[in-house]
Amino acid sequence: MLRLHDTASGSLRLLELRDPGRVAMYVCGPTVYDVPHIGHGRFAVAFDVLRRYLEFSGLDVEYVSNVTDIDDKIINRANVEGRPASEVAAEYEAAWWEAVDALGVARPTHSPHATAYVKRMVEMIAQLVARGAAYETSDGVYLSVEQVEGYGLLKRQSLESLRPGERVALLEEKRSSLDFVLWKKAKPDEPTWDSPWGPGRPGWHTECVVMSLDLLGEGFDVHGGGIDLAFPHHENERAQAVALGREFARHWAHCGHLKVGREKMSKSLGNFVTLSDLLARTDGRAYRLLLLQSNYRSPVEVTPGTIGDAEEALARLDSLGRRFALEADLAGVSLEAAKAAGADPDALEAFVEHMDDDLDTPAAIAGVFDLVRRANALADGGDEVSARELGVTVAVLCGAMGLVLRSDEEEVDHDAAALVAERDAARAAGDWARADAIRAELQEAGWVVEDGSEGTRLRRRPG
RNA sequence: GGCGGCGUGGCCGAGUGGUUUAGGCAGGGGCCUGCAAAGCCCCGUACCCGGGUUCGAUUCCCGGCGCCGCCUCCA
Repeated sequence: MLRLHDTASGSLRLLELRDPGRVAMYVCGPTVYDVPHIGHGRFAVAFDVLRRYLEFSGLDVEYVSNVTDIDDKIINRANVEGRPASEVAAEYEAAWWEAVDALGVARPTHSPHATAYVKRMVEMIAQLVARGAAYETSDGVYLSVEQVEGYGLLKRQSLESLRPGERVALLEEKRSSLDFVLWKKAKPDEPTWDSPWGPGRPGWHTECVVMSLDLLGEGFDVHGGGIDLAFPHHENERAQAVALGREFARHWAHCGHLKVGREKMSKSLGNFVTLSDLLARTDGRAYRLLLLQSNYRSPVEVTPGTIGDAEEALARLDSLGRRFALEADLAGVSLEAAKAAGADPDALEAFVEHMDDDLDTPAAIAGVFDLVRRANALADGGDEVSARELGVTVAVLCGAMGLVLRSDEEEVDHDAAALVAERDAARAAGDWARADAIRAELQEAGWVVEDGSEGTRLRRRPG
């Protein structure tokens, strides 16, 4: 069984499920106020890998990931652009799904929207007020963190050592500087919902508590997100659940950030790259492979260089996929099905061992490349049957991490196809000068030219 | 100021108290090929600095130096 790092305990913990055979996981999704950047892609891929591995293991996974479609940033953008916040949210939500689809991220089982849950959020806030855990101020309703036992668990730091106001101005009316807003009273030009405290809208930390408990129930298995969400966002979610006396997530998983150059990537630093930028110039699978080559909790350096390396590595995997014509379906099989399909038992066992160790995808990928080498060597030696078994294993293991290999030849345009035909004719006639000239022309056009037994074959040069 | 993390061969990035070793990319040599490409074989002997523990440390401890992140709505 999987041992997964748990932020609350700061250690690896066996993932013990609430319901045997079923995993209930919740991952904080995007606030849709702008196009997604590559950092969003990382968390989406990281938890997609977790999900796929659990499914590969034969577990039934219910994966909930929300869309925050009401928020200050959305409202600001809407006001600046002179259109409704709902329209802004809809536009960027569409961009979100387009991007994660391109990354090969499986859609969540449910993707609840904050705006659809406002009524329930109001009910929950009212309960918190009734229990004396929340109080009203002139601008909203706040949760009193001093009422919450163990507040700061996910931060793993004493509250006294925090520096409130270090980055954000404090509000005088708050009882504690750490108290956070549950309900924001309406300001001009904002979308509003009714509440016992007047028109307004919910605070960010409230939606995930309500939606996760509603869709997954108390004591769901895993709650995940980017490491920056551990505190305060997840801490504050937890605080609300604790204040309500409800059991919340059993396990907290957080993925690391990206480095672009030496620094953290963030919009405020202006060094972010959008996913659409990335996907326009490279295969989303190359990005996934780059991420898989380091642990999900480690920082990953994303530069043209590291992306280029990953593209080359992916090309190696794709070459294998084509060599053995490995069906794309192999990417979706479970461990049991893989055994039945003749995948290499030792390799499967090693894979499970690595992945069970806090999703050690770097080791798993290393194992995959070892299989690639062995498969090619066997095939070179003429043992096609054994070779293909290892090839199948590669496809299965890559698939368990969400990486689907190319098995088909690439689409070749008419011009290139004509050149291929001409080159084959030239080669048949022994006209090497002509054959080489055509090859140069094809390479110029971005093709990698390979001469096989069936003649000239083309594939796109990565990058 | 507090808390946490990191510093590995040309680059990225795992890992480990000592034996044969991550892996990818790049590079060199060879096989294959008309020549290539792809593939295969071989090749680098790395672990910030200074102490300490130890028979032995890149790995453990202490102290530096450097870098990074978090400390109220950034994945």
